[in-house]
Amino acid sequence: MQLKKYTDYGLRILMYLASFDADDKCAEPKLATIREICDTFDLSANHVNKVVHHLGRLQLIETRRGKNGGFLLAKQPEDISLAFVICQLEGDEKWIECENPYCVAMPACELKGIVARGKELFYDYLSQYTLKSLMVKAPQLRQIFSTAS
Amino acid sequence: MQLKKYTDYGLRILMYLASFDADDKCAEPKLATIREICDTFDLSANHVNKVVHHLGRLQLIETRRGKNGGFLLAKQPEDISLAFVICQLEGDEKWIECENPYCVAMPACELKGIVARGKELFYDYLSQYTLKSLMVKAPQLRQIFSTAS
DNA sequence: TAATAAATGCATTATGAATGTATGTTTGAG
DNA sequence: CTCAAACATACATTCATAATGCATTTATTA
Repeated sequence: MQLKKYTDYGLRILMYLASFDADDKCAEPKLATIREICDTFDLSANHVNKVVHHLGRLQLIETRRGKNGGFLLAKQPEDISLAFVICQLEGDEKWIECENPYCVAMPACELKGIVARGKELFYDYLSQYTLKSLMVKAPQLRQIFSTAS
Repeated sequence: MQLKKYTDYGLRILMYLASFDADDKCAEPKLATIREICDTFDLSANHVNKVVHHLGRLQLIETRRGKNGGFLLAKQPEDISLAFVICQLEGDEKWIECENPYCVAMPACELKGIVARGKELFYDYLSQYTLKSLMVKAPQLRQIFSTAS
């Protein structure tokens, strides 16, 4: 029971983007590239590729192809809910499986409801937080990201 | 992100035991066997084997070897916390991995704390419930278990 | 038009859960 | 005392799927 790296990578990408989002509100914010993310976090280009694409489809980032392309946040950090990001990237399957294969206890089983409610509480809690909540130490993150590679 | 079948099986085994626990409080309660569980739920004997053993080590059930052996609840259903069972069977690893491989953002990352707290809330919620909470429809369960196989 | 960057599809690897097989150990019945 | 029934234990194997890798396509812009 653990979040997928896929989801984790998505969150890191968003944090990375948010970290230099704050730099200068006037100027067109800098674009990040997949290569840059991979260098910074030491990740597989391919996996990041897919996550970036997914974040794009979710309209959380804007992606730009071609020379000088890359991607940037499509929303303000405070408008990007952690619950949404995690739920979407992780997929929101049930945490316990009663059918497929079918469990005979199904018709009289209280467990599925309890676990489902627990899952809801987890996401309800996450929905209190946004990408901005992850940027409390933005300067330190900026520093880390700029020196890492 | 899903509970393991291993955990699921553990809960089913406990429900099965609890279902005929209530039958007759005076008589020595009936012992269940691994074969019986497998027949009822249509599960692999080996996996069940391991879960039963694990439940025994956790002192949630008492196991008896040899002829006429089997296992039975070692505690009252109301004293068996779902949070405990699930946490123990599932293993209580972190839901997000920051080290191994190490993430550069670690020192300044707020995410790990948020996810960890969310996990806590999930288990806090589960700790409101016990095996007895799963036996609301005990008669129906008894009927299902007695006819299934 | 060439270089750069994301988009896409498919193949491969790695990991861990889920099974399978075999054997040991304990216990009770006859 | 012996046999059969039941859990205990160890190891091997299969399976699912996440995680990668590779190759090509498409879009953009200098």
